[in-house]
Amino acid sequence: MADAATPTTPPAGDFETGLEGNDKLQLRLWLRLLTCSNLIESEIRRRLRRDFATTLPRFDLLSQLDRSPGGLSMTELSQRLMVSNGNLTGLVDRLVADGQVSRRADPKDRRTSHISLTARGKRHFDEMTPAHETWVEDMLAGLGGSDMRQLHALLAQLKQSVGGSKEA
Amino acid sequence: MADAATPTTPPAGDFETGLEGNDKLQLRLWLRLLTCSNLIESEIRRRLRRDFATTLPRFDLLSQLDRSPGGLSMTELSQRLMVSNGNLTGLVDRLVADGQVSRRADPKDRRTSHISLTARGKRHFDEMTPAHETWVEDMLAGLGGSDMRQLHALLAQLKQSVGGSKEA
DNA sequence: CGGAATTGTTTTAAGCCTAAAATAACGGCC
DNA sequence: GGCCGTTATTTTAGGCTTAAAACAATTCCG
Repeated sequence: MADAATPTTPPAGDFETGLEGNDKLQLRLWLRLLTCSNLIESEIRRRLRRDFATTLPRFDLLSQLDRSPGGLSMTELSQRLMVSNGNLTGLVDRLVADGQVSRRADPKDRRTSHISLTARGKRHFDEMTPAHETWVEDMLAGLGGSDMRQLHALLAQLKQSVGGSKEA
Repeated sequence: MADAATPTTPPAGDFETGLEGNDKLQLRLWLRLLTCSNLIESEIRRRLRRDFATTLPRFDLLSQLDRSPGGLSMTELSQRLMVSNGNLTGLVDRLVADGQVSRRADPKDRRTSHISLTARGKRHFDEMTPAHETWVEDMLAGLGGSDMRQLHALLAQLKQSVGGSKEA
Protein backbone atom coordinates (compact mmCIF):
# COMPACT_ATOMS: atom_id res chain seq x y z
CA MET A 1 0.00 0.00 0.00
CA ALA A 2 1.84 3.03 -1.21
CA ASP A 3 1.46 6.28 0.70
CA ALA A 4 2.04 9.10 -1.74
CA ALA A 5 1.29 11.77 0.84
CA THR A 6 3.95 11.61 3.54
CA PRO A 7 6.81 9.27 2.78
CA THR A 8 9.00 9.37 5.84
CA THR A 9 12.11 8.39 3.90
CA PRO A 10 11.94 7.81 0.16
CA PRO A 11 13.78 4.49 0.07
CA ALA A 12 15.85 4.88 -3.10
CA GLY A 13 13.65 3.30 -5.72
CA ASP A 14 14.40 1.22 -8.78
CA PHE A 15 12.61 0.10 -11.93
CA GLU A 16 9.90 -1.54 -9.87
CA THR A 17 9.03 1.60 -7.93
CA GLY A 18 5.59 2.86 -8.79
CA LEU A 19 4.43 -0.34 -10.46
CA GLU A 20 0.73 -0.91 -10.09
CA GLY A 21 -0.69 -4.18 -8.84
CA ASN A 22 -2.73 -4.53 -11.99
CA ASP A 23 0.33 -4.58 -14.22
CA LYS A 24 0.92 -7.87 -15.95
CA LEU A 25 2.98 -10.47 -14.15
CA GLN A 26 5.28 -10.78 -17.15
CA LEU A 27 6.14 -7.11 -16.96
CA ARG A 28 6.72 -7.16 -13.23
CA LEU A 29 8.90 -10.23 -13.61
CA TRP A 30 10.99 -8.60 -16.32
CA LEU A 31 11.49 -5.44 -14.31
CA ARG A 32 12.53 -7.39 -11.25
CA LEU A 33 14.97 -9.43 -13.32
CA LEU A 34 16.43 -6.23 -14.73
CA THR A 35 16.70 -4.70 -11.28
CA CYS A 36 18.58 -7.71 -9.92
CA SER A 37 20.89 -7.76 -12.88
CA ASN A 38 21.60 -4.04 -12.61
CA LEU A 39 22.21 -4.20 -8.87
CA ILE A 40 24.75 -6.98 -9.16
CA GLU A 41 26.38 -5.54 -12.23
CA SER A 42 26.83 -2.05 -10.88
CA GLU A 43 28.25 -3.37 -7.62
CA ILE A 44 30.81 -5.47 -9.52
CA ARG A 45 31.63 -2.47 -11.68
CA ARG A 46 32.17 -0.32 -8.62
CA ARG A 47 34.48 -2.82 -6.97
CA LEU A 48 36.48 -3.51 -10.11
CA ARG A 49 37.16 0.18 -10.36
CA ARG A 50 37.90 0.61 -6.66
CA ASP A 51 40.12 -2.44 -6.17
CA PHE A 52 41.66 -3.01 -9.59
CA ALA A 53 41.24 0.24 -11.51
CA THR A 54 39.54 -1.55 -14.38
CA THR A 55 36.11 -1.92 -15.92
CA LEU A 56 33.59 -4.73 -16.35
CA PRO A 57 33.88 -5.06 -20.14
CA ARG A 58 37.65 -5.38 -19.80
CA PHE A 59 37.28 -7.99 -17.08
CA ASP A 60 34.71 -9.93 -19.09
CA LEU A 61 36.97 -9.91 -22.11
CA LEU A 62 39.94 -11.23 -20.14
CA SER A 63 37.64 -13.81 -18.61
CA GLN A 64 36.54 -15.18 -21.95
CA LEU A 65 40.11 -15.33 -23.19
CA ASP A 66 41.16 -17.12 -20.03
CA ARG A 67 38.63 -19.84 -20.82
CA SER A 68 39.97 -20.21 -24.36
CA PRO A 69 43.74 -20.51 -24.16
CA GLY A 70 43.97 -20.95 -27.93
CA GLY A 71 42.64 -17.46 -28.50
CA LEU A 72 39.40 -16.28 -30.04
CA SER A 73 38.51 -14.35 -33.14
CA MET A 74 36.82 -10.96 -32.93
CA THR A 75 33.55 -12.50 -34.04
CA GLU A 76 33.68 -15.28 -31.45
CA LEU A 77 34.48 -12.74 -28.76
CA SER A 78 31.68 -10.40 -29.77
CA GLN A 79 29.18 -13.26 -29.63
CA ARG A 80 30.31 -14.46 -26.23
CA LEU A 81 30.41 -10.98 -24.75
CA MET A 82 27.13 -10.15 -26.45
CA VAL A 83 28.40 -6.87 -27.83
CA SER A 84 28.69 -5.53 -31.36
CA ASN A 85 31.79 -6.21 -33.37
CA GLY A 86 32.48 -2.51 -33.68
CA ASN A 87 32.43 -2.14 -29.93
CA LEU A 88 34.94 -4.91 -29.58
CA THR A 89 37.45 -3.24 -31.87
CA GLY A 90 37.88 -0.32 -29.49
CA LEU A 91 37.88 -2.51 -26.40
CA VAL A 92 40.61 -4.75 -27.80
CA ASP A 93 42.55 -1.69 -28.96
CA ARG A 94 42.65 -0.36 -25.43
CA LEU A 95 43.65 -3.71 -23.96
CA VAL A 96 46.37 -4.16 -26.57
CA ALA A 97 47.67 -0.68 -25.73
CA ASP A 98 47.65 -1.85 -22.10
CA GLY A 99 49.69 -4.93 -22.98
CA GLN A 100 47.09 -7.32 -21.58
CA VAL A 101 45.98 -8.82 -24.86
CA SER A 102 47.57 -9.53 -28.22
CA ARG A 103 46.34 -9.69 -31.80
CA ARG A 104 47.75 -12.44 -33.98
CA ALA A 105 46.92 -12.73 -37.67
CA ASP A 106 45.54 -16.00 -38.96
CA PRO A 107 48.00 -17.48 -41.47
CA LYS A 108 45.19 -19.17 -43.43
CA ASP A 109 42.69 -16.33 -43.52
CA ARG A 110 44.02 -12.83 -43.56
CA ARG A 111 40.66 -11.38 -42.56
CA THR A 112 40.57 -12.90 -39.11
CA SER A 113 42.76 -12.16 -36.14
CA HIS A 114 43.13 -14.22 -33.03
CA ILE A 115 43.04 -12.44 -29.71
CA SER A 116 44.71 -13.97 -26.71
CA LEU A 117 45.93 -13.09 -23.24
CA THR A 118 49.49 -11.90 -22.81
CA ALA A 119 51.41 -13.10 -19.76
CA ARG A 120 50.67 -9.75 -18.20
CA GLY A 121 46.97 -10.01 -18.97
CA LYS A 122 46.84 -13.50 -17.51
CA ARG A 123 48.61 -12.30 -14.37
CA HIS A 124 46.21 -9.39 -14.02
CA PHE A 125 43.20 -11.63 -14.49
CA ASP A 126 44.47 -14.16 -11.95
CA GLU A 127 44.81 -11.35 -9.43
CA MET A 128 41.21 -10.27 -9.90
CA THR A 129 39.31 -13.49 -10.24
CA PRO A 130 39.35 -14.70 -6.61
CA ALA A 131 38.02 -11.35 -5.45
CA HIS A 132 35.39 -11.37 -8.18
CA GLU A 133 34.25 -14.83 -7.17
CA THR A 134 33.99 -13.77 -3.55
CA TRP A 135 31.92 -10.72 -4.44
CA VAL A 136 29.42 -12.83 -6.34
CA GLU A 137 29.25 -15.39 -3.57
CA ASP A 138 28.61 -12.67 -1.01
CA MET A 139 25.88 -11.05 -3.02
CA LEU A 140 24.13 -14.38 -3.49
CA ALA A 141 24.71 -15.56 0.07
CA GLY A 142 21.08 -14.98 1.01
CA LEU A 143 19.98 -17.83 -1.24
CA GLY A 144 20.19 -21.43 -0.15
CA GLY A 145 21.61 -24.11 -2.37
CA SER A 146 18.23 -25.42 -3.41
CA ASP A 147 16.99 -21.89 -4.13
CA MET A 148 19.98 -21.30 -6.33
CA ARG A 149 19.46 -24.53 -8.22
CA GLN A 150 15.79 -23.72 -8.69
CA LEU A 151 16.57 -20.24 -9.89
CA HIS A 152 19.23 -21.59 -12.21
CA ALA A 153 16.73 -24.01 -13.73
CA LEU A 154 13.99 -21.40 -14.11
CA LEU A 155 16.40 -19.05 -15.82
CA ALA A 156 17.30 -21.85 -18.21
CA GLN A 157 13.63 -22.04 -19.14
CA LEU A 158 13.49 -18.29 -19.50
CA LYS A 159 16.57 -18.24 -21.68
CA GLN A 160 15.02 -20.83 -23.92
CA SER A 161 11.72 -18.99 -24.02
CA VAL A 162 13.37 -15.76 -25.07
CA GLY A 163 15.53 -17.50 -27.64
CA GLY A 164 12.56 -19.30 -29.11
CA SER A 165 10.33 -16.25 -29.31
CA LYS A 166 12.09 -14.75 -32.31
CA GLU A 167 12.14 -17.90 -34.43
CA ALA A 168 8.49 -17.76 -35.42
CA MET B 1 31.28 -32.61 -22.57
CA ALA B 2 32.57 -29.91 -24.89
CA ASP B 3 34.22 -30.97 -28.12
CA ALA B 4 36.80 -28.37 -28.97
CA ALA B 5 37.99 -30.22 -32.06
CA THR B 6 35.18 -30.23 -34.63
CA PRO B 7 32.21 -28.06 -33.77
CA THR B 8 29.74 -28.61 -36.59
CA THR B 9 28.06 -25.24 -36.07
CA PRO B 10 29.36 -22.83 -33.44
CA PRO B 11 26.01 -21.94 -31.88
CA ALA B 12 26.47 -18.25 -31.14
CA GLY B 13 27.67 -18.28 -27.58
CA ASP B 14 27.04 -16.00 -24.64
CA PHE B 15 28.55 -15.36 -21.23
CA GLU B 16 27.95 -18.96 -20.23
CA THR B 17 29.87 -20.41 -23.16
CA GLY B 18 33.03 -22.14 -22.05
CA LEU B 19 32.06 -22.32 -18.40
CA GLU B 20 33.52 -25.34 -16.67
CA GLY B 21 31.40 -27.71 -14.63
CA ASN B 22 33.58 -27.10 -11.62
CA ASP B 23 32.82 -23.39 -11.54
CA LYS B 24 30.86 -22.28 -8.53
CA LEU B 25 27.09 -22.42 -8.72
CA GLN B 26 26.89 -18.78 -7.67
CA LEU B 27 28.99 -17.72 -10.62
CA ARG B 28 27.04 -19.85 -13.09
CA LEU B 29 23.79 -18.48 -11.72
CA TRP B 30 24.98 -14.89 -12.06
CA LEU B 31 26.15 -15.41 -15.62
CA ARG B 32 22.87 -17.01 -16.60
CA LEU B 33 20.94 -14.17 -15.01
CA LEU B 34 23.05 -11.67 -16.90
CA THR B 35 22.56 -13.58 -20.14
CA CYS B 36 18.78 -13.59 -19.75
CA SER B 37 18.73 -9.93 -18.90
CA ASN B 38 20.92 -9.04 -21.86
CA LEU B 39 18.91 -11.14 -24.28
CA ILE B 40 15.62 -9.53 -23.32
CA GLU B 41 17.07 -6.06 -23.08
CA SER B 42 18.79 -6.12 -26.46
CA GLU B 43 15.67 -7.48 -28.14
CA ILE B 44 13.57 -4.68 -26.65
CA ARG B 45 16.20 -2.15 -27.70
CA ARG B 46 16.18 -3.51 -31.24
CA ARG B 47 12.41 -3.34 -31.54
CA LEU B 48 12.13 0.13 -30.00
CA ARG B 49 14.54 1.35 -32.62
CA ARG B 50 12.89 -0.53 -35.46
CA ASP B 51 9.26 0.27 -34.66
CA PHE B 52 9.45 3.59 -32.84
CA ALA B 53 12.85 5.08 -33.68
CA THR B 54 13.68 5.52 -30.01
CA THR B 55 15.97 4.03 -27.38
CA LEU B 56 15.48 2.06 -24.17
CA PRO B 57 16.70 4.77 -21.78
CA ARG B 58 14.25 7.23 -23.36
CA PHE B 59 11.42 4.71 -23.09
CA ASP B 60 12.27 3.92 -19.48
CA LEU B 61 12.33 7.59 -18.62
CA LEU B 62 8.91 8.20 -20.18
CA SER B 63 7.65 5.12 -18.40
CA GLN B 64 8.70 6.39 -14.98
CA LEU B 65 7.15 9.77 -15.64
CA ASP B 66 3.93 8.12 -16.78
CA ARG B 67 3.69 6.41 -13.42
CA SER B 68 4.18 9.72 -11.58
CA PRO B 69 1.83 12.26 -13.10
CA GLY B 70 2.97 14.89 -10.62
CA GLY B 71 6.46 14.85 -12.06
CA LEU B 72 9.73 13.73 -10.54
CA SER B 73 12.93 15.48 -9.59
CA MET B 74 16.20 14.64 -11.29
CA THR B 75 17.35 12.79 -8.18
CA GLU B 76 14.19 10.70 -7.95
CA LEU B 77 14.47 9.86 -11.62
CA SER B 78 18.10 8.87 -11.41
CA GLN B 79 17.34 6.54 -8.51
CA ARG B 80 14.43 4.88 -10.24
CA LEU B 81 16.25 4.48 -13.51
CA MET B 82 19.38 3.39 -11.66
CA VAL B 83 21.63 5.74 -13.58
CA SER B 84 23.95 8.53 -12.48
CA ASN B 85 22.59 12.02 -12.11
CA GLY B 86 25.03 13.31 -14.69
CA ASN B 87 23.75 10.80 -17.20
CA LEU B 88 20.23 11.93 -16.58
CA THR B 89 21.02 15.56 -17.38
CA GLY B 90 21.88 14.69 -20.97
CA LEU B 91 19.00 12.27 -21.37
CA VAL B 92 16.48 14.85 -20.17
CA ASP B 93 18.12 17.51 -22.33
CA ARG B 94 17.53 15.40 -25.43
CA LEU B 95 13.94 14.60 -24.49
CA VAL B 96 13.23 18.26 -23.78
CA ALA B 97 14.68 19.15 -27.17
CA ASP B 98 12.32 16.52 -28.56
CA GLY B 99 9.37 18.10 -26.82
CA GLN B 100 8.46 14.94 -24.96
CA VAL B 101 9.37 16.11 -21.49
CA SER B 102 9.41 19.41 -19.65
CA ARG B 103 11.47 20.94 -16.86
CA ARG B 104 9.61 23.01 -14.31
CA ALA B 105 11.40 24.87 -11.53
CA ASP B 106 10.31 24.30 -7.96
CA PRO B 107 8.97 27.56 -6.54
CA LYS B 108 10.11 26.68 -3.02
CA ASP B 109 13.54 25.34 -3.84
CA ARG B 110 15.37 26.80 -6.77
CA ARG B 111 17.84 23.91 -6.81
CA THR B 112 15.36 21.27 -7.83
CA SER B 113 13.46 20.92 -11.05
CA HIS B 114 10.44 18.77 -11.70
CA ILE B 115 10.40 16.73 -14.86
CA SER B 116 7.10 15.66 -16.37
CA LEU B 117 5.60 14.35 -19.59
CA THR B 118 4.34 16.81 -22.14
CA ALA B 119 1.14 15.96 -24.00
CA ARG B 120 3.29 14.88 -26.89
CA GLY B 121 5.46 12.70 -24.68
CA LYS B 122 2.40 11.09 -23.17
CA ARG B 123 0.98 10.42 -26.63
CA HIS B 124 4.22 8.90 -27.79
CA PHE B 125 4.45 6.71 -24.72
CA ASP B 126 0.87 5.53 -25.09
CA GLU B 127 1.64 4.48 -28.64
CA MET B 128 4.58 2.39 -27.56
CA THR B 129 3.43 0.76 -24.38
CA PRO B 130 1.00 -1.84 -25.79
CA ALA B 131 3.66 -3.09 -28.20
CA HIS B 132 6.22 -3.15 -25.43
CA GLU B 133 3.91 -5.18 -23.24
CA THR B 134 3.30 -7.66 -26.03
CA TRP B 135 7.01 -8.09 -26.67
CA VAL B 136 7.65 -8.93 -23.04
CA GLU B 137 4.71 -11.32 -22.92
CA ASP B 138 5.93 -13.11 -26.03
CA MET B 139 9.45 -13.46 -24.76
CA LEU B 140 8.19 -14.92 -21.49
CA ALA B 141 5.52 -17.07 -23.09
CA GLY B 142 7.53 -20.24 -22.53
CA LEU B 143 7.02 -19.96 -18.77
CA GLY B 144 3.85 -21.11 -17.09
CA GLY B 145 2.08 -18.98 -14.52
CA SER B 146 3.41 -20.93 -11.58
CA ASP B 147 6.94 -20.81 -13.00
CA MET B 148 6.65 -17.05 -13.33
CA ARG B 149 5.42 -16.65 -9.79
CA GLN B 150 8.22 -18.87 -8.50
CA LEU B 151 10.80 -16.96 -10.47
CA HIS B 152 9.35 -13.66 -9.27
CA ALA B 153 9.62 -14.84 -5.67
CA LEU B 154 13.15 -16.16 -6.03
CA LEU B 155 14.27 -12.91 -7.61
CA ALA B 156 12.77 -11.06 -4.66
CA GLN B 157 15.03 -13.10 -2.41
CA LEU B 158 17.97 -12.41 -4.66
CA LYS B 159 17.24 -8.70 -4.68
CA GLN B 160 17.17 -8.70 -0.91
CA SER B 161 20.34 -10.75 -0.70
CA VAL B 162 22.22 -8.36 -2.95
CA GLY B 163 20.89 -5.32 -1.14
CA GLY B 164 21.83 -6.75 2.24
CA SER B 165 25.35 -7.74 1.24
CA LYS B 166 26.73 -4.22 1.30
CA GLU B 167 25.35 -3.25 4.68
CA ALA B 168 27.92 -5.18 6.66
C1' DC C 1 39.44 -17.82 -64.41
C1' DG C 2 36.32 -14.19 -62.86
C1' DG C 3 32.44 -12.03 -61.04
C1' DA C 4 29.08 -12.41 -57.06
C1' DA C 5 27.80 -13.34 -52.64
C1' DT C 6 29.58 -13.99 -48.13
C1' DT C 7 32.36 -13.36 -44.11
C1' DG C 8 35.54 -10.80 -40.73
C1' DT C 9 36.82 -6.53 -39.15
C1' DT C 10 37.09 -1.52 -38.80
C1' DT C 11 35.23 3.07 -39.25
C1' DT C 12 31.78 6.52 -38.41
C1' DA C 13 28.32 9.22 -36.11
C1' DA C 14 25.63 9.55 -32.40
C1' DG C 15 24.03 8.45 -28.04
C1' DC C 16 24.62 6.37 -23.33
C1' DC C 17 27.15 6.05 -18.98
C1' DT C 18 30.16 6.85 -14.99
C1' DA C 19 32.98 9.14 -11.34
C1' DA C 20 34.62 13.25 -9.83
C1' DA C 21 34.75 18.13 -9.66
C1' DA C 22 32.21 22.31 -9.97
C1' DT C 23 28.05 25.28 -9.16
C1' DA C 24 24.43 26.83 -6.81
C1' DA C 25 20.90 27.01 -3.36
C1' DC C 26 19.21 25.63 1.14
C1' DG C 27 19.20 25.27 6.26
C1' DG C 28 21.16 25.62 10.71
C1' DC C 29 23.61 28.24 14.01
C1' DC C 30 26.24 31.66 16.26
C1' DG D 1 23.82 38.89 8.97
C1' DG D 2 27.40 35.50 7.69
C1' DC D 3 29.74 31.11 7.72
C1' DC D 4 29.23 25.98 7.23
C1' DG D 5 27.72 21.62 6.07
C1' DT D 6 24.34 19.50 3.11
C1' DT D 7 21.61 18.73 -0.98
C1' DA D 8 20.32 19.15 -6.15
C1' DT D 9 22.01 19.54 -10.42
C1' DT D 10 25.36 20.31 -14.14
C1' DT D 11 29.87 19.97 -16.17
C1' DT D 12 33.96 17.45 -17.53
C1' DA D 13 36.79 13.86 -19.32
C1' DG D 14 36.90 9.55 -20.74
C1' DG D 15 35.18 5.09 -21.78
C1' DC D 16 31.37 2.03 -23.57
C1' DT D 17 27.81 0.92 -26.98
C1' DT D 18 25.20 0.55 -31.11
C1' DA D 19 23.73 0.42 -36.12
C1' DA D 20 25.10 1.22 -40.47
C1' DA D 21 28.41 1.86 -43.92
C1' DA D 22 32.92 0.86 -45.66
C1' DC D 23 36.72 -2.18 -46.57
C1' DA D 24 39.04 -6.32 -47.36
C1' DA D 25 39.71 -11.14 -48.06
C1' DT D 26 37.52 -15.62 -49.03
C1' DT D 27 34.55 -18.84 -51.15
C1' DC D 28 31.15 -20.21 -54.45
C1' DC D 29 30.14 -21.45 -58.86
C1' DG D 30 29.44 -21.24 -63.63
